[in-house]
Amino acid sequence: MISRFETTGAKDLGKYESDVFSAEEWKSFSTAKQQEILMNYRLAFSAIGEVNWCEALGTVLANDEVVNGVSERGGHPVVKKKMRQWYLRITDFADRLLDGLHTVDFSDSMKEMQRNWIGKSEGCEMDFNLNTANLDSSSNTPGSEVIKVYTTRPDTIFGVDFLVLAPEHELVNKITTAEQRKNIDDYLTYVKSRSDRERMSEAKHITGCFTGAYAINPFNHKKIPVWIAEYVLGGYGTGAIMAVPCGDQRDFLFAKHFQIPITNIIGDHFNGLEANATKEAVLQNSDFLNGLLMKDAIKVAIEKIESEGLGKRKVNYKMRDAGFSRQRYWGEPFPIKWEAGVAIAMNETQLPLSLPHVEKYGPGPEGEGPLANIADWTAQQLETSTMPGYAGSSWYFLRYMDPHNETSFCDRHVSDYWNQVDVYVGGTEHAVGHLLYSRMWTKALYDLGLIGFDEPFKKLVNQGMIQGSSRFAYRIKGKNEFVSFGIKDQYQTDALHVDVNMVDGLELDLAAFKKWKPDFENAHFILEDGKYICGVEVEKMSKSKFNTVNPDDLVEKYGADTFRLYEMFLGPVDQSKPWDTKGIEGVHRFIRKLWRLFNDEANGKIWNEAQANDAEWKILHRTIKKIEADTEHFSFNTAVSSFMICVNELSELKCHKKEILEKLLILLTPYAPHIAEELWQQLGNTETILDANYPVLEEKYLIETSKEYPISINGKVRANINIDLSAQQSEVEQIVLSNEIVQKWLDGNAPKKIIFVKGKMVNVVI
RNA sequence: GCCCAGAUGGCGGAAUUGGUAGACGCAGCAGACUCAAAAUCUGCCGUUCGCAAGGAUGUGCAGGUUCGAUUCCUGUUCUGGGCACCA
Repeated sequence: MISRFETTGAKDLGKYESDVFSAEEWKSFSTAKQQEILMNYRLAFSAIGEVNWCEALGTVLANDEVVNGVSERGGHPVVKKKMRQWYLRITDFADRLLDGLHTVDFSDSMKEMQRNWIGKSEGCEMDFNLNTANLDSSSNTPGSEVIKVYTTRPDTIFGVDFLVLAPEHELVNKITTAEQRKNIDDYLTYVKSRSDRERMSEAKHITGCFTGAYAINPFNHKKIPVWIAEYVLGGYGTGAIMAVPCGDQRDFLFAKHFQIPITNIIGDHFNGLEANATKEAVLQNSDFLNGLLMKDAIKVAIEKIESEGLGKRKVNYKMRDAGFSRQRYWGEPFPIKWEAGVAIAMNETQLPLSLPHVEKYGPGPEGEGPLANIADWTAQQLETSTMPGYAGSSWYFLRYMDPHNETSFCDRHVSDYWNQVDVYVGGTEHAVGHLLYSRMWTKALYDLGLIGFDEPFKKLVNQGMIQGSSRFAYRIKGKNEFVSFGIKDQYQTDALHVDVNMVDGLELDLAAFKKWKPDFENAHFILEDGKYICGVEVEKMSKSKFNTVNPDDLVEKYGADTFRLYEMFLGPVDQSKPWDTKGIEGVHRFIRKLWRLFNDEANGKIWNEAQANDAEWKILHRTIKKIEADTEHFSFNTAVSSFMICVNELSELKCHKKEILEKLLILLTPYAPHIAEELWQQLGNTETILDANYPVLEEKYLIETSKEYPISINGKVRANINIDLSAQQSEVEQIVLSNEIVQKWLDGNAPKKIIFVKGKMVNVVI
């Protein structure tokens, strides 16, 4: 990039309009200016962003440490604060992240979530001039302010009744009139206390404020009011929208709430009670778009907007660049030094940059990272933020391929050999975080030629989350006082997670709670019936929710095989379920029953070398078939159940034959490796079962000649008749109609129709 | 609010492509063995009417398609995950 700037300057990049210069100009720029320009093109770049700032705690907070706008710890107010941050330019990968989805084996819902998150939309940017005559002298507007909006629906341009700016939009201060100044300032203070989540969530609670300014619709020159409202977010599009109440429900509700007159451009397709967001209506009152179907009008409108020079076609993404610095944690340090406000990357020979050893760490002054407290660190002008968790989780699978390499993160030959991760098992909670970051990371490494593939995971299996039962205590707003669940509605409270280990059923152990965190040492409690009762919610099991349980006791009591089988037996791997050990006895009994096929309590060894009969081979091969199919489909719960059926049936036949049992053990190895190996050795094998050949299915043992057909009358099963599988419809009809039960239902009448599905069922319609 | 899932007996779940709803397991009940217990074994086990034979009903809720729907379609409720500093 630098050599490009040195030779040809930047005219054709088109990414940042401000970055147009010649090669000569580039060379004349100061280092700082050059670095500033380069920052616009770096994959990892520094810019100003907003963080959760808690003045009372003197620290930046993570989103999950903020409850209802106050800090979880102590209940102090949290506001947004601007701070220099590092970002990864994931937006530059947006199209490739979308395209790559065609090449990976992920579930459709996972792909859908990623697509929606990336949120590619095609529309246009359009300029609305301000009606400057309206601005009074108190606003220092030069008179040529333009509001740039982004819209995917330029076809509705004649239905625009107002513009809405994001409260953080840079023009807000400039265009606000003197009369509206106070209202706007109050509203901005309110918005500052609101998280993005709250701003998007509470659609019922409509808020906004008129700036006093008016803009001009470039097509019909109508004067339209300019509002600000929290439902428009600064980070998306241009941070400004044109509001069309008859075609957008949020705009509609906003117009109704603030009694802004609504222009109807689709006649009967708009009923005045709710917006019509379809693109199927025919346009009216829309000048050159009259008579066009909305979806066809979009193209026409864009062409007109471009030809009139009012704006231009624009592809937009909902996804934002990924925040890559943290002030809250002790993560990997940035190899960056700040020199006179310019970020300079450390030379590779100076790396690795290691974190200093410290006794304890806390937030730095002004909410910087903990490194800001370390004189040694700041003296070197080193960056004081640290990297987030995904700095590691985005590429660890590559390092795993070559973990001892001292010179490179992973030798190219090694990654070429191992290639992509074949199957990646992870929960859907990572859908738009980790799984997008690692995909982007892989593409970046691929672009650098460091690896030979640009998608990390060939196949993704979403295992369901194990859920835990969380317990909550309710803190009265602004106090260090907690109110019991049954009476909490009489107060304004914030719900805080409490450690499930301090709760007996629902009753909180107050002494343990006070000792838990220093903040709670002097807490007061409002009890019911002398007890503090906690609230309950089922949530994903997570350390941050204090609802984890330790499996060590179970492994101790039942062994790892039982634990492993039980986890599989709980249900489909992709389904979330609360952790509950109620049924673990069942799989443990299965293991013991398996053992008894080989050993007798009184006599020891009972397995033998006798030849198996057809019935026994049939049981084995039915199991082989089922296990193969289930394993292939990751249907581990049904596989465990077929192992149980197999062992039950062999027990019933008193089958202790080695030639059957040894094959069963091989099948079982991936499911219960320890007992399989142990019994394998008992059978006299000296090599490990892991090297045994997998049994081959022999269909000949599974051939059936007849079937117990269910016979339905009008879809309800009334009888079962054993019929030869080779029987044709006419034979089947004869057999069925002569059946006593069928005759009873027919009651002398002829059936209307007989449906026969070979190998499945018979349905007699009467 | 938006995006993505899910909902079947007392409980976890099964039903692979629209074809016998409840496999397998837990819990429960009755029994066998035992001085007793544990372990093990046998039988019963959706709801409801019935002595029984048998009938009715039943897969979150309301509709629809079909000879036939847990499965497909429309709407809806509830639960869970995510919403950018947990990753």
